[in-house]
Amino acid sequence: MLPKTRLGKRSPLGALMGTSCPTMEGPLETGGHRDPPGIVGNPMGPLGPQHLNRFGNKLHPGQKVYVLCGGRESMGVVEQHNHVDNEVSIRLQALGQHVLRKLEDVWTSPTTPPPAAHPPTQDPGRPQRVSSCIDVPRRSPESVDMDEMMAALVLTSLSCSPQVQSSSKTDAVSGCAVMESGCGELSDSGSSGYWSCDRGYGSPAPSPPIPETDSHSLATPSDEGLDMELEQVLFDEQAPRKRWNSVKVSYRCLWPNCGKMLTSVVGIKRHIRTLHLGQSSEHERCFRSEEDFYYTKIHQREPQTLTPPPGVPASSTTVSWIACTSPTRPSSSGVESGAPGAGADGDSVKEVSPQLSKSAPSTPGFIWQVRSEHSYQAPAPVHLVAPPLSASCCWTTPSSAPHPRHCAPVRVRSVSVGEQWLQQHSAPSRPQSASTSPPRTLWTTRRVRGEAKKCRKVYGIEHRDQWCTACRWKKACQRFLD
DNA sequence: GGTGCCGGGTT
DNA sequence: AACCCGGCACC
Repeated sequence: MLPKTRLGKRSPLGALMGTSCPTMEGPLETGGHRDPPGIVGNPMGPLGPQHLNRFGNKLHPGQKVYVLCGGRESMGVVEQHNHVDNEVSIRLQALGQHVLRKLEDVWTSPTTPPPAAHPPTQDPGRPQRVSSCIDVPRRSPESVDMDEMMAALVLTSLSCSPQVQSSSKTDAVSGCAVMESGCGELSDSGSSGYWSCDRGYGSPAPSPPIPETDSHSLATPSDEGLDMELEQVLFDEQAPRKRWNSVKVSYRCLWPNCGKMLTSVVGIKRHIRTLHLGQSSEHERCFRSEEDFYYTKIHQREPQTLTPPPGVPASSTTVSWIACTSPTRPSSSGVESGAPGAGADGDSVKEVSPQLSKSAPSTPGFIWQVRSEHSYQAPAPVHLVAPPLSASCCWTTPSSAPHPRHCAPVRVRSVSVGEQWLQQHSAPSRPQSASTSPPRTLWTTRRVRGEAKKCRKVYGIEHRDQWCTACRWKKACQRFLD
């Protein structure tokens, strides 16, 4: 539901609606620097015999065209028209040479080409270019209406989900050809919309970097998760195209001694699921998202802010290395998971934890960050370092950066978490679960009653307002620590 | 019974 | 997160 509601704003549709979109506004072209109303296109007429737009533009072998060669316009004959690259192989009759020209640089009428390489507009007297730009204003009102409808349909489909794009990425090459070869009409492939056709006008509307996408997907043919990249492109309409190119997102498997890198979430999840977690139906059914814990998202070319686990090359900035086991609730479920009622409430943490403990990387050496439930109960997050210390994994809570610190003499409760860890990992075959958790007496060492005077004794019950907050709340005294 | 404080509920 | 309180263990 979120994507639907948000996508409206951030999707290309939203961007197109919010900006001047030649596609949508094209038929209503305000004129401006372009032709005044009524005088459209070149003198040959908008739909004249030589009018060539991108969709209708197929240059046949033998067709006479004009290109710029050595600063002069030369006539040539089309030998081949490569729609994918949008290049035309031309044989220049006057010079007897073969040249390769972009479709944009080919004219079909013998006029002097403009001095500028690619001016944004076409003057009425200019030669008819086989341009990649749309000539929407020159269309008939009927086709305009039709195009508006179709464009709306296409944009609607575009705005649905990035997955739509990714699912149709197999059409990337052909879609590119379609886009390159014709924007005036909509092909049945549909989703390759108008919005790529405004490139010539430098519109702020987002145009997907098709070539990059192609090369990217070709570079990683085994990846089916182009969704992230596409999502980035689709959602980041303000960012220049460079940015998409400069920050490459990849995903690294954090399973010990693996470190496999994939460029898609789907791919890395599949890798983790199949190679590390196994494919049991139980996994599929109940712990489908467990793979999330074993990969890290990597933005390359960005300064490193977090140190990944040792053994993993450090290039990541956002690390989703999350342990969702009991450390998130160290003082309750972590210690007293066998307490009455502990197994009853089926929150997600408890649902995941047994499986995690079963399938978690059985790395010898393990830093476990323990957070106290209340800030006044423990001085700070404490890492319990469980021997042996050839640590290779660092499990933290999602929101906190690792703060390596040796195990300080902390309160008994916190230590018991480490003891629990030791107990669990000394018997690795035993899965941790609420039903099989050890007897409470093993784990719950009630806090030793402090010998120091507490607020109640110092100030008395009548001066309760002078107590520390913890004492007022019947918590462990914060002021007079033992 | 008084005290300390854990665990959990409420706001 | 702050606040509150039932209840348990210890003295």
